[in-house]
Amino acid sequence: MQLRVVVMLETDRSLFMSDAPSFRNPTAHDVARLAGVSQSAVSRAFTAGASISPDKREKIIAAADQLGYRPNILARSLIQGTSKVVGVVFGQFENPFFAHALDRFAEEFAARGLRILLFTAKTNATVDEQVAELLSYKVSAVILMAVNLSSKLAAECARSNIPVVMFNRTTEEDHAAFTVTGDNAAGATAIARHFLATGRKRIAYMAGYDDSSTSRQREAAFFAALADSGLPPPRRAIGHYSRHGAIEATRALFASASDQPDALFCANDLMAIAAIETLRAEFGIEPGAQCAVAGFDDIPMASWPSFSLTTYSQPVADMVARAVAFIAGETGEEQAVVVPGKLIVRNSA
Amino acid sequence: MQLRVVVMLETDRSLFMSDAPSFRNPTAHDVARLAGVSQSAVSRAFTAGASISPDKREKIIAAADQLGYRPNILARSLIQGTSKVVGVVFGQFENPFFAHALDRFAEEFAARGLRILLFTAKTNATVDEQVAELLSYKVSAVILMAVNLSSKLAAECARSNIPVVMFNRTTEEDHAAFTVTGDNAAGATAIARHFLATGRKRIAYMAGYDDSSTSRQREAAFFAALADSGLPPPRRAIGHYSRHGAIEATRALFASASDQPDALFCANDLMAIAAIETLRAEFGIEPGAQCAVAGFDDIPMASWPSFSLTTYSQPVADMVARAVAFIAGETGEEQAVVVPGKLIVRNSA
DNA sequence: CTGTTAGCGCCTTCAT
DNA sequence: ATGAAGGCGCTAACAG
Repeated sequence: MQLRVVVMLETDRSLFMSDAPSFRNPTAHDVARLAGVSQSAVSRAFTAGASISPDKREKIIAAADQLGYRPNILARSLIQGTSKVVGVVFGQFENPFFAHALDRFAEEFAARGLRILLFTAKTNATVDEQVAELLSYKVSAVILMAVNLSSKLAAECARSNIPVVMFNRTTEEDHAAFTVTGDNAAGATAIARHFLATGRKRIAYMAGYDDSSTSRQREAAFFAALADSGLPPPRRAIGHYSRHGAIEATRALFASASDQPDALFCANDLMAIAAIETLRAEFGIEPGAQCAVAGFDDIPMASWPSFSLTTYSQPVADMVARAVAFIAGETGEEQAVVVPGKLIVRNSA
Repeated sequence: MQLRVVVMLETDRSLFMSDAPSFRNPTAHDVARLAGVSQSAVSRAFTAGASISPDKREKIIAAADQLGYRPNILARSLIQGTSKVVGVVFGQFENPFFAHALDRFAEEFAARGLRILLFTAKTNATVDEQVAELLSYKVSAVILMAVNLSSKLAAECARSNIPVVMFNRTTEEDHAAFTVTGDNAAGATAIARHFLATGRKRIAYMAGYDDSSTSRQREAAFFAALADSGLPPPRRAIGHYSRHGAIEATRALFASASDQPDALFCANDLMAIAAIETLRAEFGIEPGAQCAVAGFDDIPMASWPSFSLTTYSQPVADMVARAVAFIAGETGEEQAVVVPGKLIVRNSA
């Protein structure tokens, strides 16, 4: 009978444990008690550059190890009013350009002891909520990748002294957001000149989104360069920066068999690659000769032999480095950084 | 003269603001004072399901809006001992399979009010430090994507009652980590049978890492299926799950012109696609006829016409859903979930 | 339903 | 260099 009771107790206990955390993590007090010092000594032992004698520190560290103690970053951040966390709002998982950029950010931040709190926003509409939530985490900076922020929330960030970085987007409004982009104007102009120099006449443009500053800037420069040479405005379609959208856009642009473009500039590489495949598979057109195709970004895939895409490069690592330098306060007064790239001519154009 | 003084004051103020956060964010106390209620009432107004009268709540919300107040999540988490944050340790940005999985996780978590704290670990060696740091953020769960955790840290997580999920990896050790994988054995067997059924004789295998459970399981099943049919063990090379590594591995496997494989199974699609391109570009081999190439994952790119890769699918969305269900405590006792996929036959094999 | 009272775990003056 | 004491902003029992 007694045995049965014991078993039941054990069962109860394990059930309880799986529901609620019955185990309390050790605190600085626990460590202090074990090491025979004050709690503030423990705090100092874990704070770089605090004044504490080496032997005392060692004793504390030993006690901490024994207990499995780690400082609670939440409590620390609460006091200091800021956390070593950067909020990143990310949208485009499909595009390797941004995946790569996120990778670079992670690395640069890690080197500075910063962590990434990741938020996703498929549309600009949801960005505001995400950023609002970020603020309540007391992040030390906000990075917006491929999305825009309303000026209202930008103002809120500014008021809380949280730097905002827009990566690969600019903004016309004068709220204080730091922007880093590639050289959209120079790139689009270079592509246009390349098309003209190789005798292209019936030129088309595939936009990303109409409300993307990046796409608009590339389009404006591209159209301007062509107009300078007396060409009519290119035919135009919207690919939504996605593969699917780009396939549809390509079909639309090449639908009329009697009047197909002989050159196509896509607002990014992802769409350009989709266009290349669509031209091959559905129109029997091999990009390069009959029709030139160019992109923007120079993602790794652009150099793959299957695509050999002519494009204008955006140096991701540099762009990220500039953004991080700004956040770390290592930069001057600039607000809109434009990182130059270069025209990469391959076989597609 | 007075004007000049004002200007100087403004300058001083802005300099000061850029150095330290002179602006104190409004707290629940501030809101309480403005709304003429107690501070706990403010807390209740922002807590779903707390007992507070609708009109009082409205008054509080209005005051909060006026002040730009948002609850400090750090303080809340400090009390509750856990944050609505999930730690994700991520390694493979190059592989769209994981990018897609991360995307799915972000979406599923967002639907449950969970956030992602992102850590990167290029090697298994660094995973432990990352997870240790995660613990001090009081995350409510840890997800390991394509990396392994030492049993020491797994034990620490268990002691803190933090569920650990290994995504696309399993572990032989019996520490309590929940694992989700595709059906590595069934997939590799299906590929082997497909090779055999189409008369392949000189079969090769490209591994990921030797210490990756995923790669080892696929290899074991693949080798076993071939051995069942009396074939000798395949030639073998290691591609490190990267494009670069896969190109090198392909070169090694096909170096001897007199004895090239007539079938190649790669431990993932990313490597298989690299192999296809290398065969075309460097060996003049068009995958499908002369040499079959198969992968594993069924990433979107596998279906692109340029590759048309035969592969075994891993249903990312399902896998992620299972992992999230476990974290949310909606699942039973299972520890090692295997999500079945299916053989996708395209042109490459 | 509401206000009061204690803390959550830690950092940071302030004395010593 | 060290300990004591007072919060950081909020939630969670308590009474009423």
